[in-house]
Amino acid sequence: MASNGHDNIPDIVIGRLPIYLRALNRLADDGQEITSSHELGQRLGISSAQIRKDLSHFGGFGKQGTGYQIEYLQEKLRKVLNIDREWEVALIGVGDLGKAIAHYRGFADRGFHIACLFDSDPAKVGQEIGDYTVQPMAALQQAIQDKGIRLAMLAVPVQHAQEVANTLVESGITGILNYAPINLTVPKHIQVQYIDPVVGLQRMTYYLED
Amino acid sequence: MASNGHDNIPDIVIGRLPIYLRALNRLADDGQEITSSHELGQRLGISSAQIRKDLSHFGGFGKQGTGYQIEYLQEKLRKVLNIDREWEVALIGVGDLGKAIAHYRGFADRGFHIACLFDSDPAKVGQEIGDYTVQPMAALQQAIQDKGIRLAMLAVPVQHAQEVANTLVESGITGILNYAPINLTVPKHIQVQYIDPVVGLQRMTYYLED
DNA sequence: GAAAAGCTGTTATAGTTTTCACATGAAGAA
DNA sequence: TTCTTCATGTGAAAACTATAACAGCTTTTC
Repeated sequence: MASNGHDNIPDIVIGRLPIYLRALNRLADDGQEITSSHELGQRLGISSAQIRKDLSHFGGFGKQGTGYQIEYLQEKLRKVLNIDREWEVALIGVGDLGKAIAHYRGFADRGFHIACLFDSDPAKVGQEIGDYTVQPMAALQQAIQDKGIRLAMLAVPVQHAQEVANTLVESGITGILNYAPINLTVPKHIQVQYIDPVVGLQRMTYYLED
Repeated sequence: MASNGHDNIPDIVIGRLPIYLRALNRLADDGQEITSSHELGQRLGISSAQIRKDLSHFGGFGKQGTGYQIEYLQEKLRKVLNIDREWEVALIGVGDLGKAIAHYRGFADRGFHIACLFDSDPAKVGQEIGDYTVQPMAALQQAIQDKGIRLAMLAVPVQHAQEVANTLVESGITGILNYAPINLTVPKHIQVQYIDPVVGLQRMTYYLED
């Protein structure tokens, strides 16, 4: 995983922070105010030691004898993850999947705002989805640069994914959430995360007896 | 990760096999017949040694001096992952997300067949989606048992996810692909995989300078 | 108010995963 | 044929990650 000016905190630790945050959100929803590494660990199937160790990379967020104040820990984790602000995201591809993404509340709820939509299909360009109008691919580079957008979600057919990814990189995007079932080749300062539900299913079938 | 009668092959290795398979699919689409651990590794950003070692857990699939025959390796990996057959999957929740899942071609293309749909909303029950009719939750247990379904995709609102998961487990489901942003608590013989795109985004923002 | 119980942060230890490096076999060139 | 090149599979070493264990601070109990 690419690393920039950051300290050398293992990427695997970073990957767990959003999971911790998600669990804290649930606890907070339930009205709970304090938790412990033990409780969190039980919920997540992770050892309490690991949680304490992960958090200790960023400072002491807890209190001996008491545990962690949930709201405070959420705040700290958001700060570490750089999500104590809103991020604008471009969405490329508004087929069934893209539309579902555009309508999904979970992004906005957690600070990711879909700020523009693009599709190469002339029949889709001009459609209104949510608050925005689908723009043609030709407008992509300009729009992204004008708005200073740095994150994109890629929901185009697999055949076009690499090509669109190249365009995104040229436009200044530095993080791509890729829904197409293909490994993208990108310069190493570009982050890519993959969403491929079939991978999840295949991983489970390995453990299923016939 | 739960492990059953299987050899003790690390779960992290199992997790990479679908990625290898996906890359092989792309190569095959391009008409290529042979590849090497080096080529695969370059595409995936993984060392060639790791690929060879991973594959070696399951036997020697390659040929020294030549590399791997793509079709043969695909076949072997499918066999290892238990996907040299079709799997039926239940889908619970047919909101925007569930509908997009139901329409997504990628599942059927890779051997996962959505065999029944459920929703608790009476307004949705009875709707036709794809080839199937949305059934009420009350019909879930019976339908899953009758069809012998073992995998489920969970696309219900986060508030109901744990409760529905409990029902699924009671019905005999042993693998859950969970789209709700919550960690499920399940007996340890149950597999769970999480699809939470926001986690992917949050993981990327960590590396973005302000 | 003293003792007990609870929980963090951290150092030391154990375990896992990745990389290295090379013996060995296959294919092609001379 | 013989030599060179290429690529696998694998044991050993290195790097990384997780667990265990405990000192020290907090809160609760009696």
